[in-house]
Amino acid sequence: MKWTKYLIPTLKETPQDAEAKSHILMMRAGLIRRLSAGAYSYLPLGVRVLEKITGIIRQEMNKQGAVEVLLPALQPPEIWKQTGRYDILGDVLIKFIDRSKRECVLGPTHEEVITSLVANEIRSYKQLPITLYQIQTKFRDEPRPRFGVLRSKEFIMKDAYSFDRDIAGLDESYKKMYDAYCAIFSRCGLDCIPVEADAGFMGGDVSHEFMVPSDVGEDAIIICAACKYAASKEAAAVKSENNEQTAKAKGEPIKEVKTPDTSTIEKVSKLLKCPPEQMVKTLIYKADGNHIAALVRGDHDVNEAKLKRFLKCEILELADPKSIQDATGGPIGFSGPVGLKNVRMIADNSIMGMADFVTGANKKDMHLINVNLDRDFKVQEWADIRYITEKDTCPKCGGPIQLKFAIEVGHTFKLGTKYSKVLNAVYLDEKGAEHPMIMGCYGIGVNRIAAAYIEQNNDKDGIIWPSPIAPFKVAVVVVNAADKDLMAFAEEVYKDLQDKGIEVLLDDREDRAGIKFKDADLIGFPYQVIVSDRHIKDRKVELKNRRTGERSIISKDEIPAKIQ
RNA sequence: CGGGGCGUAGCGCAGUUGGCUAGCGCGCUUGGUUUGGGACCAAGAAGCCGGUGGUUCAAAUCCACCCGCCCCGACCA
Repeated sequence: MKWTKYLIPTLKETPQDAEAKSHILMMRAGLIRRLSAGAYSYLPLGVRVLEKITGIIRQEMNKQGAVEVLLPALQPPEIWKQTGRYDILGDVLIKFIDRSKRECVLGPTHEEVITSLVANEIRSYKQLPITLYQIQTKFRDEPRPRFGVLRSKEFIMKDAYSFDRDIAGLDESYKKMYDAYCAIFSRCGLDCIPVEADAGFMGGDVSHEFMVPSDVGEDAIIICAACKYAASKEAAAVKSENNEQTAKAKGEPIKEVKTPDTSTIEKVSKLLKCPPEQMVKTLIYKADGNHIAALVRGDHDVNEAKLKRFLKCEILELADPKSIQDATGGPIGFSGPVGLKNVRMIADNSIMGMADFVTGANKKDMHLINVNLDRDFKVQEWADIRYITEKDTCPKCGGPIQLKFAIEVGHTFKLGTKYSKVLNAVYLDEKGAEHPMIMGCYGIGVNRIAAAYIEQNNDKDGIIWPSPIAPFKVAVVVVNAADKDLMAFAEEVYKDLQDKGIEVLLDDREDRAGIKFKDADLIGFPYQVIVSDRHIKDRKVELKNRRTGERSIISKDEIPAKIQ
């Protein structure tokens, strides 16, 4: 490919609306352009990167025996209502009315569609197991699209779905996908950590997220340096030892104190000169419409995923001020467990060992001090409902843990029968008995791989691509394209590489050398072959390695061997 | 959805105490000189100053409403 016949609009300056490194560089290198918030056009170089990535994905999926399909993005709402996700997804699901006044939705993921398809087409145990996958555009009306293509409303996803006869089969299918994922991310050059994860709205028990550590990551993960245990912050269990405290009650009576305008832990803590870990935070939630109170230590945060799992509810949301008033008798910010009636109360394990703590009094501008368990209120349900912190220890080995931010590039789930049961995806066994299929699902954010890679691999000059996902492996840079002899030699070098199956871009622009070097560095081709009058007399070229900056003067025939 | 910021040529920006024909750099077109790390000279083209309404003799500039974009938070596979 020749530069002048392509479309590579590089930018010299940082676009004003880009902040994240990958976003800036993808814009500057001419890979993408924004159409509207969360929707991006891919320009030729961007498309080539995506194709490289999807090529690797296809190879690894096929290698594990998965079979490619292509499902519609345009879907009827009925299947979503059948599984209950029409409501669970809420505004994230993009809906509209078509010309015949029927409602349509745009697929945010495809469990419903694939399960309906399989329910119709697969009947016998002989057809199982099967794993189907597709690479397709997904639509999610994200409340806040961010960081270019890292979080967009429209994005490309590879999604796979496995169907098995039993749990053992699922375990096997799951393992295959897990292995494929590790291979894919490693081939794409990503430093990626698989972590135990929460299944979220997908449902199911076992789940892994594939995380790329980065400052712009929106997910937090914990890592244990000692035993290599890694988990998402959402999923990480808190070891019970971390909750042990030796506090003994002094026997002081419970007392109401006036605490005006202190609806937050920080304010109360400051006013009463009491550390947050000496306080109990009471949050009122609505779980499928019922009020519940969640109690955690003042310095901890409620992990809604854990709470949701404990309650086994579909929709969990913080109660609004009015219903808090109704449930507790006090305004928002002053809730407490003492005297709380008709509200189910779940307390985090860490409260068990506390004594003489501070809580809200369920009255405006009032808190209670010297509060003690059992004496002042009783807790029926104890659970691990808080987020792990860096002060906690590894849930596996008890060693110190580290919190890191990361970009989620892949997520796998063992779904079980959640979808097959409702959508009637069943098979007949050898004896003619009917069973629901056991499902797994597996997603990869294709554009996210590109962006996450750039987040990890750039320098002051631009992107540093690895050969497997670079838009072109080599750029042939002619220092003076107006010079006929130079250009003729460059064409020769270019054709030669092309004939040898090497993906090469010839920068035939009649611009000054500096501009062309800068652009080559910015886009980040792994290798630059520089054709100049310095070496043409010996019929030699200069080879530059983008990552190392290493240069060598070689003949054109030596290039293929040098760029392995 | 709450808080903050921004919107002037393709890109980056200045102009915003109301005042003449809206400017600078880059890019683009033409001609010339240059040619190894974002050259130079000359001549050009390119703007509903985000939109609507208002105040005024006069609005990019003041006021109101709306739209769009970015960041923080909430939310999120």
